[in-house]
Order: sequence, then structure tokens, then C-alpha cells
Amino acid sequence: MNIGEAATRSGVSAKMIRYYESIGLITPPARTAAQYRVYAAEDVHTLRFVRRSRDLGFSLEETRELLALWRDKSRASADVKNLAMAHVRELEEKAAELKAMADTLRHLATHCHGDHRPDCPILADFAATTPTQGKA
Amino acid sequence: MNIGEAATRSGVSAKMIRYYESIGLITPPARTAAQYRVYAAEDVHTLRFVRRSRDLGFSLEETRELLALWRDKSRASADVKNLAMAHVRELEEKAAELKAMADTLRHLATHCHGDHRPDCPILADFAATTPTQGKA
DNA sequence: ATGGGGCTTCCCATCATGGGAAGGTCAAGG
DNA sequence: CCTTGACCTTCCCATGATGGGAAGCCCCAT
Repeated sequence: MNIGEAATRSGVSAKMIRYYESIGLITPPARTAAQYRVYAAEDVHTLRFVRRSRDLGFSLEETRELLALWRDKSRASADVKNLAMAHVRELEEKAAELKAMADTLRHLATHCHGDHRPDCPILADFAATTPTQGKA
Repeated sequence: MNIGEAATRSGVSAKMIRYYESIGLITPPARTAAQYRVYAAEDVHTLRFVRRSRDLGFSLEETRELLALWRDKSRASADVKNLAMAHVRELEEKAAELKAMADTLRHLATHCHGDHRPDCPILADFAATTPTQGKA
């Protein structure tokens, strides 16, 4: 199948498929005489794997590791689990950070009249806050 | 004061200060004969404002709007509140997304032995999942 | 054989930030 | 007075993942 079909079936855009190939994430497929990329059903499988990994927030580098683990039939499931759990913690940390920002802002907004008057504790806070040493 | 001191006092790197100037987020400061940028105390104030805005997850474009509102003494606090609350919702959405990813992955990991054996439901899921129409 | 859709490569843009090079400047101390 | 080192200037490049689009070739159906 051509790249377009592989894209549709895997949920990965043709553009990205080419990119993944260029960075060595996936192996270059065979080519027709006219240089068209030719994909097998298994390649779609791999692409779906990548898609799923990305959807779960793994970076391409992490995805590369996961792919390697996936292909290595002899690896210990503990390796995979460790990688996954480390990622879970990262995700939860980022989620908590965003939530904290939202909470802070929501709190500030609570004290803002939100009417026609100009006074606004939100902007007042922005202007008054002293720089904290390095952010997250 | 020079850019270095303004950077230290505001918590915004010199590099970023120059960048903010280049995109018109902040107004170009005066220059010495040797082209050194010269900042006033008030400029540090502005930079802190930007820093705070960024720390709360506003994009530079949103920060630009907030700055405009800040400077416009006649705007209604409702305008600020609306912008802030819209942002709160965005932040909470993103936080929820990350949390959902974490939960999914944690769930998968629960079923992974995490020992020396190779079987791993995490990778199995990755490989089997059918592409969903568009992500987030 | 022609038209339209798909494929190829290549370059550019995004967003916010940092790194680093090459060169000018300033202040302090010998 | 001159050197040294810290600071400043501009300019270019890189990141991470993705999309947009141009120029040109290919393939199939009409």
C-alpha cells in the first residue's frame, strides 16, 4: 500500500510517517520503481504503536525506546513497566502544575469584580509579584 | 540599569528581554552611546508582569493582551476576568488530558507483572489499539 | 491522451527558549 | 596608561513535533 493508505489506516499523517522515517524511528520501506514508498500491513501496526505511544504523551525518543522494547522479545516486562511508571509520574506532575496555575488564577479571579470598573486584583497581582527563583 | 541587572531583578533572562523587545511585546528602552540598553525601574515592573503572566501559563500573545489591559486604565475589569477565566478553563482542560493519559497508562501498568518475564500488557495494548479519529 | 489526485523532495513556519560566536565596552587594579 | 575580565551588542542555529506549500513526477480512469 502507498503512504496515503498507511496514513489513513494508522492514524499517522503521511507527513509524519516520512518524518519518523527520516529520524530513524521506523525503518525505510521498500520503494517502487518510481520511488513510491510501499508499506506492508505490519508497518501499519508499527505506526499505530507509535501513534498510541504519542497519544499517551510519550516523546518520540521515549517512543523509540518503547519500540525497541516491543521488538525485543526477550526483554523483561519490568523494564517496560519502569519506563511507563516514570512517565506516569511525569504526566501527573505536569497535570498538577497546570492545575496549580489554574487554581491560582481562579483564586485571583474570584476577587475581581468583573464589572465595568477598572480595578482588577488579577492585574494588580501580576504587577506586584516579585520574581520567584526559577520556575518549575 | 543595564540589561543584566534588569534580568536579575525581573527574573526574565537577558535573552528573553531582547526577544520580547524584538516582537514588540515591550517597548525599546533608551540606549547609551555604546548602544547598551538602559532600563528604568518601571521597565523591571513590566518585565515582572510578563514573567508572572508566563508563569501562569499565558502565551506571549495572551500576555500582550494582558499588558494592554494593564496599561489601559479605563478598561473594565470584566474584560480581564473573562480572559483569565477562559485561560483557567484551558489550563484545566489540559490538566485533565494529562491526567487521563496518566490514568490510562497506570491502569495498563497495573496489569503488567513487572518481572523478568517478557509478557507485557502495556506494549500489547500499544500494538493492538486501533486508531481513534483525531486525538485531543 | 488528458486531467486530477497522489506521490516525491525541499524549504519554511510555529512557540518560547537557550547556546554560542565574533566583536565592542566599561570599570577596576596593576 | 594598559590589561583583564565581565558585560554588552548582533547574528545564526537548535530544540520538538507538526503542518503548509511549492515544484515536479507518476498513475489510473475517462
